[in-house]
Amino acid sequence: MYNQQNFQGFGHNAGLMQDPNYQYNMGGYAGLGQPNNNQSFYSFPTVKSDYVDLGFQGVGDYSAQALPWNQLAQMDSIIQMIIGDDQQGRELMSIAGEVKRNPKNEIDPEPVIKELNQTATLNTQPPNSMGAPYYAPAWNGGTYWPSPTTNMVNKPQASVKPIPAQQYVENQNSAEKSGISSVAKSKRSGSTSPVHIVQKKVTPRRIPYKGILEYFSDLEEEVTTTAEMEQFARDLKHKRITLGFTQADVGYALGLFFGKTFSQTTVCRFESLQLSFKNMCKLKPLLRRWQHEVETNDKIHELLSRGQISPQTQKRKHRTSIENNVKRILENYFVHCSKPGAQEIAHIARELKMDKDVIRVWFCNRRQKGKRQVHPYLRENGRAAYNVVQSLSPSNAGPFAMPQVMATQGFAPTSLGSNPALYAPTFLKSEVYPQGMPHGMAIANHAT
DNA sequence: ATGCATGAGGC
DNA sequence: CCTCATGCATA
Repeated sequence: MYNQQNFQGFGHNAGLMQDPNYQYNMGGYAGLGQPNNNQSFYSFPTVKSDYVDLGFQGVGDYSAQALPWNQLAQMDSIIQMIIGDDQQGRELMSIAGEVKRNPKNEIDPEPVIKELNQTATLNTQPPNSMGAPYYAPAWNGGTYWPSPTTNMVNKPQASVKPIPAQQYVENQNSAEKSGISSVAKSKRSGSTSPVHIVQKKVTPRRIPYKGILEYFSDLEEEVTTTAEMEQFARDLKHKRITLGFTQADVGYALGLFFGKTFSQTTVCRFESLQLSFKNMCKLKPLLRRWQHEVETNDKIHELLSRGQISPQTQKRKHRTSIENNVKRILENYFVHCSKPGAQEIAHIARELKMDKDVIRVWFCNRRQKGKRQVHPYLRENGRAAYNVVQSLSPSNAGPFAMPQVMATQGFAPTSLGSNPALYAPTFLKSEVYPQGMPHGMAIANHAT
């Protein structure tokens, strides 16, 4: 299992300080002793995995390497043993078989999905799987994370239509009888909230990678508020941990269900709301499916926890480690100019004696990070003891917040709203290099 | 959990 | 060149 309880000791330099609320992801996992810090949403119980020891290494262990495929093949009989020989068992076997033949990310989902969707024992038909109406995507001004004014307040949106998911509700009701279905609950509560329409109906296509999710986009006509999304993420994580699954397990399971695995990283980011809202919305139905399966099918656990994502054979470029003082410089620059042109990038790279691409990518990533910032103050559970008014002040923007000038540069205004530029747009060396020049760095004249 | 990276798709 | 979704590699 994870051994990340030590992680909390990490120092982050001020400019890159991560959202302290993200720390809720760390302590307390598997009851390994580190008490949850006060940001924890849950007090997770000690997790005792309910795996049967079948002699395989790394069950549910993220650090474990992928099982060799031949080894995985040996699992057939074991899976059979676990899941039995009933109808449901055969379904599972067939799923496992599909995946076995295609261990990589690119799986033709059709056979698997057919199996799943036609099996009442395995799944509840997702909402709107039969002729759901088409809802055009409706973003509020291009902002992925909706502003508090449109989402934290009960402000009805004219374009919103009711959730046409009667069947879903019915199915969820039956699911709830047998256990917790926070999903359904949040769904219900959400029906009175302002919503985002986040899924559109797409003609099924079979495209190995990108198209796969669209292939299932009619799985669900999703309507989600930020509050619901946060709730869903919490529920998902809670469920996952309670059942003893790792984030990697979940990512793998999505591969079983949808033919496309996701990494531990992505699941992690989903749980901690570090994806764009749009991205969250896209993944939500898939994760809901996972949640539903583990809630209603106790035999599926073994199968879902044993998969390991095949390692990529292709080597990627070594990860550059940017020194802290350099990061500070970049951060400072970023505040003034989040989107430097090629010239500027070249200049910065020269100054810092770094690869242009590294700088460019850094800015790309920094921008992306700014966009996926979740304002902790807006979290419903109110762990962060700020009042909303206070949080709406620009000075209280989260550590990843975009510079205010971004609002005029085509970036989505954050929930903090647009703000006047607070500084001159010119690039002042003294501000860019507040700590002094890095070693060996020449001072060049540079005008934006 | 997160930093740096890749690659598809889009102007 | 960018954005965006995504993940390897690493702290």
